[in-house]
Amino acid sequence: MGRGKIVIRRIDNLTNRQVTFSKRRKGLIKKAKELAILCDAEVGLVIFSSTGKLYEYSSTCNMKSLIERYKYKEENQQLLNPESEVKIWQRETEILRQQLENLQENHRQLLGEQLYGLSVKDLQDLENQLEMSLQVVRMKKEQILTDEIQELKRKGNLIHRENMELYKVYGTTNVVAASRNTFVTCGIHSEEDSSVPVHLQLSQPEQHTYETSVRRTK
Amino acid sequence: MGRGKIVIRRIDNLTNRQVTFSKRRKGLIKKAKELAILCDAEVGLVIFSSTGKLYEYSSTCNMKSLIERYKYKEENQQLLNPESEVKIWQRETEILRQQLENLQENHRQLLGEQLYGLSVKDLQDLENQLEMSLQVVRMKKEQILTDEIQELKRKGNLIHRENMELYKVYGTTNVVAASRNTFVTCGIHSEEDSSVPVHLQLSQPEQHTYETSVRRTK
DNA sequence: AACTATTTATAAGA
DNA sequence: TTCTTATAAATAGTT
Repeated sequence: MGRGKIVIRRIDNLTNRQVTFSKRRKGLIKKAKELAILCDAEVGLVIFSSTGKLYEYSSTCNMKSLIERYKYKEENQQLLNPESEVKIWQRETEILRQQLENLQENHRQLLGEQLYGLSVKDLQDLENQLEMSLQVVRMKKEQILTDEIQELKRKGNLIHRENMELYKVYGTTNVVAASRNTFVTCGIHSEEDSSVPVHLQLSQPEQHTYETSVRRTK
Repeated sequence: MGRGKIVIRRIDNLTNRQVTFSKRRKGLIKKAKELAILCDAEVGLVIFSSTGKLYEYSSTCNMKSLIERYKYKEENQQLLNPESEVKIWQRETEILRQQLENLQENHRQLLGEQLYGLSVKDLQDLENQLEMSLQVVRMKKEQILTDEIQELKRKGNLIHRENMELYKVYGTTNVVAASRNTFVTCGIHSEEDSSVPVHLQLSQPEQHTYETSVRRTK
């Protein structure tokens, strides 16, 4: 229906294609409207241009209800529609929520909360667990502290030797005097003895409430 | 385009309407196809007849993806379509998963596991927490035990009195002899003395309300 | 469902 | 994009 007959295949010329798209789109929507009115039908039409622009027509007020109706009709065959997907995710959420709840209860008991309803046996187990944890934590802490002390001593020893070298070379008393006021030099006296500093460092200041709330939130 | 011009309004005659529906439906779908091919567009067409029968055409393999695309485009305006709902649940799941992960890490540390990467300060906090928990748990355990002892004593006392009554009434030595070998009878000696257990009973584990950062939505 | 007179849509050109 | 117009296509009414 035009100056010449055309074959139905993609129009190569971009401008031509866009013009034709505009014309035929208009025509198609007009015909869809006519069908809906003439024949008392419900028609939904969605058109995406090659550039991604959306055009639509729906005989009913909103396209949504039409799509719902369409999906309801199709529902019988396939099961991967969004409604099922929602159910799947809801179930997933439910499971995670349950896990979280269980863990929270457990966690609270480790914090010494919510202990009602526990038997003596349960409490004994909990006590043992806490004692074990405490032991591990203390060992870990001591390990870190002794490591740090070792490192400080090593460095102190190194600096002391440097000082001695400088003293030998320059023969001045200034170097020795200056080094006397540094902590590292003092550490040399108990170079191989690590028992005393360790016990002193263990006595940490005041206690802090252990943070249980969720820290990282994206 | 026909023997006569028509006005676009509902066709009253049923047969006529149905025939026209059939013809124009075919024509509409043909035009939709042509538009899609000629102009490289994506077209989706849904038609419900007045009797509820569904006819459809989609230029892509399946209508679903087209509807997805449509809804995605529309998403900006409204948020209550199933796809958005899926996203909401996915986000919910993500949050719960994150919470669970954090709590698990925290929990493991309370169990004395996964302590690498913690500072001395962290470890000290953990130690203090564990000590506090331990104290509460031990107190709770002792309380239960003392409560049980109290209860046993009470019952023992009761039984002893019954025994005495029986002894008075029947005057036999059998009853007394039997009661001497029971634990409960021994409790009678501290019948009115409850000062020792009292001090233990005073130390009640305090009730903590554990606040989770995320509450149920909906 | 087929026919066909007529209307309508639109391809090409401006 | 829009208008024009020749012509193809669609289809209303008929058979």
